[in-house]
Amino acid sequence: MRNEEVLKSEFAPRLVQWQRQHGRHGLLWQTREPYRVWLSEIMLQQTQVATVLDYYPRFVATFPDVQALAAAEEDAVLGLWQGLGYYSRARNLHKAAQQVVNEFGGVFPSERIELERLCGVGRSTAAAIAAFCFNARETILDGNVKRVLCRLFALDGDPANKAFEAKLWTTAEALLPRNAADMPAYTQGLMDLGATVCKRLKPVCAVCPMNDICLAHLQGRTAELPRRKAAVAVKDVALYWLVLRNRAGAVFLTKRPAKGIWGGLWCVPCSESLDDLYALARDFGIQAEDLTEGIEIKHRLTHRQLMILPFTAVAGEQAPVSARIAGEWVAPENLAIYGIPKPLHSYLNAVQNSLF
DNA sequence: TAATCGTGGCA
DNA sequence: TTGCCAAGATT
Repeated sequence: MRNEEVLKSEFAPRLVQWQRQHGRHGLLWQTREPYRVWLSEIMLQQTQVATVLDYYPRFVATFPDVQALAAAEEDAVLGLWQGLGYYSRARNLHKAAQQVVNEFGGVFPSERIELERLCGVGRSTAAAIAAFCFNARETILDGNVKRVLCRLFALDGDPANKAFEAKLWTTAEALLPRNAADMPAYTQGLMDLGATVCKRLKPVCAVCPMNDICLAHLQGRTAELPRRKAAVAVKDVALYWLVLRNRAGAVFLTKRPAKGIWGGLWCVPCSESLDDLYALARDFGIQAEDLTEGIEIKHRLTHRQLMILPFTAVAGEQAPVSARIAGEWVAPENLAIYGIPKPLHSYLNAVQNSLF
């Protein structure tokens, strides 16, 4: 294992130097301010950089600091998060801001363990904040780092195996630079290398600073490492939407429960059962024969294939809303301030455009 | 602990 | 169209 010793002593110095020369430097969230780093890390979970570039500036402009975020309404936070996905991140972000204000005196803790107490902040995110903002010698372990490590050491473990996951953490820790001052560049380098060189498809090994010590490259196995995760079963789900408009053109929305898909967002009344949908309609004084069936919308999630069928109707001036359906009539011009599921947002836009 | 949670990009 | 996954965390 002589090669591994060389690898461990060479990796950090090479990565730090490479990051400074060839890494990414213009990203908006590359700062040492914990609030901004934290916000970016949450937004970037399972989300591509290009997507976050759309959301981050608006979010910071609206909530410039953790106090402003803590004082906000949850709906205002979800409204800015609309379309970004994984909405529990937004709800946890809001809670965590209140934790920072109420439990940490408005100041982010500097240690990884303390940061992990914040809602929505796991080990890797906590390590990123600690490393970027406080030079802490803590390692991140995201998809980029896992891929780099699996190739560097030719590790072909099962990604779903917990022992293998633990081995990756241990391996990553053993590679940390000696000098704590290098932690920001090192941490950024881990992500940059994985994102721009050691890519999942078509890695650019020719320009990789590790290509002479990377076992997968030396063995010609970069295409097969890391091992693929077991495919998740995609279930077909039928979803029926009750799209009600009053005479003023407002649409009826209800706030979804925190658990489950689109948790906390605002949506039209809906059900996976058509009979349930008819019952919901009757709560508004509308019979099944008064509903107009729309065109099916296909919406694919990671683990669900949704087939959404909208039913529309015009509700009376004084729609007798049942007490069991809490909600609001929202005028088209006010939709923007509500967090709305992507397919509903698209649907309402399409309907609106077809009317004018 | 394995399942759950969104949306978009790419091949 | 489909598979796979992206700066993962939670339950």
